[in-house]
Amino acid sequence: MVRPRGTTSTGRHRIEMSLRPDKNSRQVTFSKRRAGLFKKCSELALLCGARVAVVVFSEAGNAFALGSPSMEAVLRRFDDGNDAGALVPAADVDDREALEELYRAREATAEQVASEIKRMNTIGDTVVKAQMGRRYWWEADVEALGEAELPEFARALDRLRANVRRHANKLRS
Amino acid sequence: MVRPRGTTSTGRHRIEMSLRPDKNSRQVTFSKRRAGLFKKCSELALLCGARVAVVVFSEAGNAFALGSPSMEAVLRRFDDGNDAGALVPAADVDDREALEELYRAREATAEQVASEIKRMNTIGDTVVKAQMGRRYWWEADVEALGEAELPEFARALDRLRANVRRHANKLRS
DNA sequence: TCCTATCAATAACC
DNA sequence: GGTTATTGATAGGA
Repeated sequence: MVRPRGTTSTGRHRIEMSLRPDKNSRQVTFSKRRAGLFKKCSELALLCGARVAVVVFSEAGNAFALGSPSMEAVLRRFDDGNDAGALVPAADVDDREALEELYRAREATAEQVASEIKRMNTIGDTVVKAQMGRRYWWEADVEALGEAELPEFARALDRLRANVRRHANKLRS
Repeated sequence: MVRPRGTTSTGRHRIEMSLRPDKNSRQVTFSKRRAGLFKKCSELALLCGARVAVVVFSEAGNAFALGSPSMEAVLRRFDDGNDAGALVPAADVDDREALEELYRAREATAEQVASEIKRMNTIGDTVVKAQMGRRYWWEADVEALGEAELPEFARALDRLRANVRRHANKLRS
């Protein structure tokens, strides 16, 4: 096995990956890691009954978002379109066995769900795609959050809301 | 190896884990998975130059939050308190080698950073700890997001802001 | 909490 | 976008 200088003995999420990854491989890494992260979120939500929301901005400024109930929505939609009776409605999220049933169903038809997920991600894209000047709501305030705590957090959300609304209007006009 | 009924042949994040995990093991699982998720977020941010924000609510309603710039803040604070000259300031996030240096430094002193992270998580806790009635902002709207798209997203953010502000006031009074 | 066996996430390559 | 080698994430148990 040939091993270029500056790489570790193997692949995977090792911190010291290539010392000078070109832009391309960095994008590939980002895409794969983001996919992995979203999967982890889904797992956490489904297996542990947790609520998860994530927002990720790539270096280029593209945005991707995922929320845990949205995944349930995807499952429900899939169930309705295929075999509505066989599977427990996603609303009953307290039953472990039901969740597992749903997850298996989803796994079995990952392809069918993929387009839904992609569509949802696209929504996140749309929010920022037109670039807000490369400064996003959490870019300056998370450190301050430690000192100002809740008021600052509320202000950050104000900024996010304003940005989203501005873009919503821009896109509609 | 003994394998109880209803479990897979192994551990790890297999989807079909125990069919009836008791409350305790479920909490353990949640904690472990959340830790793993946050680590993944840090890696995505550090390795790919991405911005990441996550919020996780456990089934019990406890909240945990992490933002990628906050991690840089932690690193910067650590750097200042230890060997300010040796490490590149966290602000220069574009230099891959600098990031790696920072990450290694952080790994070497994970304990020191842990308390900072814990403090930041506590902020997330505070936001919801007093319970908003167990219904959170993304609980109902993410599915609608697919149809209403941006306007609905903006409305969801409004609700979140209102909740946060309400609790900020409640906690301050 | 720590340990360990097992498998899944993923860096490199195609 | 698919394959593969390697290790990191983690379910279960002490």
